[in-house]
This record gives sequence, C-alpha cells and structure tokens, in this order.
Amino acid sequence: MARAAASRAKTRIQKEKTGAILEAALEVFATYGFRGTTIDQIAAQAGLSKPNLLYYFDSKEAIHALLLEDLLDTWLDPLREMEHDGDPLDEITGYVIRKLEMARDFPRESRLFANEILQGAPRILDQISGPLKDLVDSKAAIIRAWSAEGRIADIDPYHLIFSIWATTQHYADFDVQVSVVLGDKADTRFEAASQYLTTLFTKVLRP
Amino acid sequence: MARAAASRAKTRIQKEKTGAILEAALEVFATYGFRGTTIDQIAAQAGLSKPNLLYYFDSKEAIHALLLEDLLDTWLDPLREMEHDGDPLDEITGYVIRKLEMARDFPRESRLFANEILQGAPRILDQISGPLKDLVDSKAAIIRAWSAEGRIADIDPYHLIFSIWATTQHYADFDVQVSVVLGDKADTRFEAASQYLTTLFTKVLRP
DNA sequence: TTCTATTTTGACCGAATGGTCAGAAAGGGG
DNA sequence: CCCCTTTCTGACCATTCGGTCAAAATAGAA
Repeated sequence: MARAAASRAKTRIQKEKTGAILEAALEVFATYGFRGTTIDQIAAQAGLSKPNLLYYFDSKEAIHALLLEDLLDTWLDPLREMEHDGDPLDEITGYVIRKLEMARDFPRESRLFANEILQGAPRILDQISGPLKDLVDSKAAIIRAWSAEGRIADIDPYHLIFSIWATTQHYADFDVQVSVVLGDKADTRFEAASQYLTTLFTKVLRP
Repeated sequence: MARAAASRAKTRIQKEKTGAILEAALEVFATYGFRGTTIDQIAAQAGLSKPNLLYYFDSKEAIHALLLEDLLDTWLDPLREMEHDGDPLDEITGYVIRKLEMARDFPRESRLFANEILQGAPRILDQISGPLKDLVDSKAAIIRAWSAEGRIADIDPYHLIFSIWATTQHYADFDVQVSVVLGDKADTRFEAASQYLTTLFTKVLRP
C-alpha cells in the first residue's frame, strides 16, 4: 500500500518515487502555494500519473504537510548554532552568512515558507508560536546579554533577528526582482549580498 | 454593459460595486495568490453573486490585472520622492519611514506584490525590467554620488535599496510571524520597527 | 407614472480538480 | 521459473471552477 504518508520508504522504488514526488511538489508548492497547486501538476513534474502519485501519498495535504514538517525541522538550524560563547559579532554575522547560504542553496524551501506565512500560516501557526518563538526568545536573551555586557551596541534583539531574516530571505523570495534590477551584475548577487550584509550588521552591532 | 474592465465607473451603483469587488479581490488575491483564488470567494467577500460580479468584470484575470496596475502605479512613489538635494541621511531614512508606513497602512497591497514576485512575476515582468529598474538605476546613481562626495559611507546602492525593501515589507508580508514572535509587544511593532530601522540605516550610512 | 437602460439572478455548461477502484503489469525473493 | 507482493494504469466519479445567458427585477430620468 505505502499509504499514510509512506512514513519512511522501504523498497527501492518507494524511495525513488516518494523522493521524486516531494522534489516536484516542493517546486510547485513554492511557486503557486497550496491552493494554487494541482495534483496533476505535481505528478507531471515528477513524471508520474496522478493515480500513481496517489498510490504513494493519500492526498495533496499529505504531501504538503510532509514538506512543511521537513522544512520546519531544518529551517531554524542556523539560528540554533548561535551561542553565547564566542565573539558576539562573529556569532551574529556567521548567522547572517549561514542564512544567506540557505537562501542561495534552498530558495524553494524559502518560498514554500514565505507562501505559508503569506496565507496566514494556517498549518504551522502552532509551530511558530511554540518552538520557533521559544528559540527566538532564547537567542534574543543572548543578544540582550551581549548588549548589557557592552560587547555589542544596544539594539532591539527581536527586530535585529527580523532584519536578518528579511534581508537574507529576500534574495530567495524576491530573486526575480533582484536579478532583473541587477541586470548583468545578477550572477554575482550572492557574493555582493554577503559582503554588503556583513558590512551592514557589523556597523549596526559595533558598540 | 460595464464590460471591459468597467474602465472607470459611471453610475452610482457601478462605482460602489466595482469598488467593493476590487476591495474584496485585493483581500483574497493577497492571501491566496492568483491561482489559489476563486471568483466565488471574491464574490462572497464582496457580497455579490458570481454572475453579478462577472457583470462588472470580464474575468478573474481582468480584476487581478486592474489591481496590479493600480498597485504598480503607486508602489514606487516613496522611492520617487528621494532626491539628490537635501541631506542624504534624511532622504534615505525618510524613504525607509515612508516604506514602513506603507507596510503598516497597505499590507494587502504588499502581500499582493509579494505573491506575484514569488510566482515569478509572470504578469509584471516587463514593468519590473522597465520602469522599476529604470527608477532604481537613477536612485542608485544618486546614492553613489552621495558616497563619492563623502556625504555617506561607501556602500552598494542596489543592495542598500534591497535591504530597505526587505526590512520594511517584512512587517507586512510576514506580519503573522512577527506578531506571534513579539507576543504582547506586538501592538507596538511598527513604532519599534521604525526606531530600529532608523538606527540601523543611520549607522550603516554614517561615513 | 411610464419607459428604457441598468442591474441582478437562477439555471446551466464544459473543463478542471481531488480522489477512487478494479484490474493489469512489473518486481523480486525462493 | 514460480508466485506473491508491489507498482501502475485507464476508466470513472463527485465537486468545484470559470464563465454564459435569458429573463426577471430595479433604477431613475422624463
């Protein structure tokens, strides 16, 4: 059967096909959102017939839910790495760089997340108000401590984090606009962004 | 008839109904994107029957196109106001503030734009590579001139503009996330953002 | 009040969509 | 090669979707 989200594939074919389906679904969901995506679209992208796809996943929701679950699992890893030990400036600019690398290497995941939030995050609201908020609270406390110790400037840690999210994810979510505006400089946009953002946050944080 | 986009309403009823339709469509398109939105949804939100809505607009595309046209017309106004005369720092932080006010007062317009870009901007690509790029190029030249004159720091004007767009629009497009993470501080998020972003860009631009 | 132009509705249509199912076609261990 | 399991397909179904149309209801100027 392989129904019920094919929780984790067993046979060779199951691994291949579920992988292809998730890959295809990520592409389509990231572009058109949940409601704007059709099963036929995903199936075509994955090179399967619709009934064949539905042999591996019970429904469109099931695919989307699995993608979101996998995403949320790794989405916050870069932030988790930021620790109180070590140089504050290095920790924060390191986080910025890791986040920018994620925008470069996993733009579809970034767009999937953006789409979900734009729709009001109906399926992941509890993940945001739970684990995500908790993590941000704990890291905000670290940043506040650094400020109190005079090791970085005195700034609002929450809005600092928002501005890191915004500036880095922008290069994934708004890539079309960024590339068109940059014209022939578009091919080096991530190197330029890396340098620009490092400078930006260094200046912001300097005590 | 009132067909063909009802270019500009004549009768009292036409003004009321086309206004209600566009208002409702903005709400729904901004949340679900073009393909994720149904005519019935817009009609219900506007308090009309579907055939009645289609009496005022030829198609779903027609409504969406008119919304985007109106949006693009005013979307870049805050940037246009930035001029070479006047204090560079005031000009740029003023732009940041105006952009943030737009995020606060017109979040649906911001989300509509975000949705369109996420989908690859299929309907407004020529607007972006044309007027938008031209405007950005001209303002980037002004910023570069300010840098050359030593009146602000030497930074990449394009990525500066991107970071302004990203940080301000974030408060509209990701409002759900921002509000949840801020918790009981959410009600003052725009005042706090205004202060934070002013500080941020002031530090970045100081020579 | 009358009369016409405007507005609204219900009934309808073809296509698309999410999903099912019985059976045919492979896979692959023994 | 056999035989059971896994995989795949075409045909089908109910619902939703975008959109049409003729006719009924309503505005509102004269």
